[in-house]
Amino acid sequence: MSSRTRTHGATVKITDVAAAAGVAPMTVSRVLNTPERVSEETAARVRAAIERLGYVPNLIAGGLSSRRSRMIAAIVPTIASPMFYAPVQPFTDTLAQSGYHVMLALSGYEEGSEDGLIRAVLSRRPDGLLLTGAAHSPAVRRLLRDAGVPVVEIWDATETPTDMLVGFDHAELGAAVADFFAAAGHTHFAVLAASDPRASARRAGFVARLARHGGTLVAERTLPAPSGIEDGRAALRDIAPLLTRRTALFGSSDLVAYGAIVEARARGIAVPAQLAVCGFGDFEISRASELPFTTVSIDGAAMGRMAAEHLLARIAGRPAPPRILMPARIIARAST
Amino acid sequence: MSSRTRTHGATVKITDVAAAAGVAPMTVSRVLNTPERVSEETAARVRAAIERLGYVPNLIAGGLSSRRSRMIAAIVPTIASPMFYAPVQPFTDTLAQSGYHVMLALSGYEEGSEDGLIRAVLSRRPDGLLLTGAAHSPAVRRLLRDAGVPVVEIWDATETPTDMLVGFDHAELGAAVADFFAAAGHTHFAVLAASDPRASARRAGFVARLARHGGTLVAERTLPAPSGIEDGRAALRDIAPLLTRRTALFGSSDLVAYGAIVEARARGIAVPAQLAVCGFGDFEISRASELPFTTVSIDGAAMGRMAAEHLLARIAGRPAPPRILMPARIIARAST
DNA sequence: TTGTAGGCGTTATCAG
DNA sequence: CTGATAACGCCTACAA
Repeated sequence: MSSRTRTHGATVKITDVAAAAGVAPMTVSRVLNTPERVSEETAARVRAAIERLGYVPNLIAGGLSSRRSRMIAAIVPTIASPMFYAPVQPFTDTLAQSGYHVMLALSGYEEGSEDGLIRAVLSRRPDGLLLTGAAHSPAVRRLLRDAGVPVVEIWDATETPTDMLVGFDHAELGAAVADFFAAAGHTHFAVLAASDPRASARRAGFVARLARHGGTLVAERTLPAPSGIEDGRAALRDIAPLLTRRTALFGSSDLVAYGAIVEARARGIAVPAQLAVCGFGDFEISRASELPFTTVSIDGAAMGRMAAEHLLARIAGRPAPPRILMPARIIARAST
Repeated sequence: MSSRTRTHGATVKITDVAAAAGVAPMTVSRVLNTPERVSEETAARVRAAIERLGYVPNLIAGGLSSRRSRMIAAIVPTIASPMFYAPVQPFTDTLAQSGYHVMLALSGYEEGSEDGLIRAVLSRRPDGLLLTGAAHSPAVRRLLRDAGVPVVEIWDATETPTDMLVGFDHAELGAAVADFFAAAGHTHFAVLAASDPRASARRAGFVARLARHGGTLVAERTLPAPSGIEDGRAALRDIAPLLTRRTALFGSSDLVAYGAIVEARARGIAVPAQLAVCGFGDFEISRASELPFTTVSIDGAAMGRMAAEHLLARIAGRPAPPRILMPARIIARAST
């Protein structure tokens, strides 16, 4: 209706609103950011002007002036896996409630690219940072420290977080799976793990604990990261000849485990009679597929929520715990 | 503790680098943005200073000054589905190659929240916008037009895109599935569709075309959005009593289709002998599950890439096609 | 090829 | 409760 004034690309700014409402720009700013410090009367007049002119505040200018971007950056390897997208939504929602936007950056799994990505991200001056994993180059750690931004690392559980951490111990978790299998009387084992650091840690913990139990490692394969159903199928096809005795297999994700199960059954290898399988992640497929299978459940959503809360606390100057370990538990289903 | 020091002058800025390198700030800016306009000699000196001081440019300040944020916003209902995350990675990668960052905003499926979300996003002054779907309120369309930002809509195929569009016709696609089933001799049909606009359009197209073929619609169910494997299983449980004759079922996503297949087989309903199933999306599970199933394949990655390219073209002032329809094809597998 | 002047739109700060 | 002024850090435009 009243858009004729805007056909020249002239965007409405705070001074336009101020003029229209008969107040100073600063008052408009207050109506937007600290309405409790403005009389209801003036605020109403200003809001009417904002509405009438279709004013959209410029957060770039505001950010430059206030030195707060009201933005949090999250660096995640990929969103093409429930593992990583599970924390994102709660993280985003929690921050949105406090007026923060989330900028999601996908890092992939390649080494060495992290430095450039973090630099790029920091150039937008985020008020906080979420990182996936806790293994960073000294250069990155220095960059982060110099920036003085609150940082929360998720998924991993190093002893020396950069700042804050919400994760769990993957090696210990792998060991727990080995214990679980051993307690069920298994003596022969196999493991299929993606090549990313966390899957590798789970595998290492699994293998190390097997040794203690005197178990035999029949097969061990490294899969691409991120790995999917077909990687699991292919790997099982590969190791099938080695499965001459009853074997317990640990897959680095539920997709891998599902692929292994599908391929095993297709080849007449009975699950769990000849091959017991445990996955990781408690994705929907682990409970809803034809053969619901055993997996390790971790609460990704809670991890995302806590990460957001800790960042908000730190931003507000409130104390936040430096290191939180999340529980993980094995959910036994029909595959073991 | 050190989170305050950043804003107390501890940050290295362009003037610090300039002083250290013995040049004017503008020269530093040029080294960063248009290196071809600086002599190699000075550039080297400046780069050394940047390195030494650990300078990270402030894109907030740069954006305010240049009126270009070098940022593109993408609004997506959810990333918890291959449907929506498939285009995101290529979109992000393509833009990254031209120096643009992507800000991902999750809108959910609720009506009416779009207005506020787009307002929030526009307040960061993105240089371009990706929207999922093409049905927007008049208020939103006005907001977008006033902002003067290049916009690309994906997934949908309205006749009147806001600006540019890369999508396909869901109703037509549903009709094609009906044709496919009819050509195979089917006379009785069922459809399970999520409640989102695109799934609804596919269903409507499917149902309308059935009528033309004189087919009988045995069952029709609306599922939550986004719907998963368990929704498909539950829906099939619900309609199982109605499947007294051979029926052809269309699911609004491969997860729904997979759930239907799993539940059908669990109940002794043979697939495809008694129940033929077609899904949508060509997710990995459609080809890697125990019974590879028929689905509709659409190239989500290509959609993301094209969306990015068109935005880049528009930003650069080059022409870009207003409306591109992507091909979709039915991939027949063992479920039909 | 390099430098200077001025402003981008908003908010912190201090006054009234 | 409201206003005036001066940054915020960088880049456009022009000049040398």
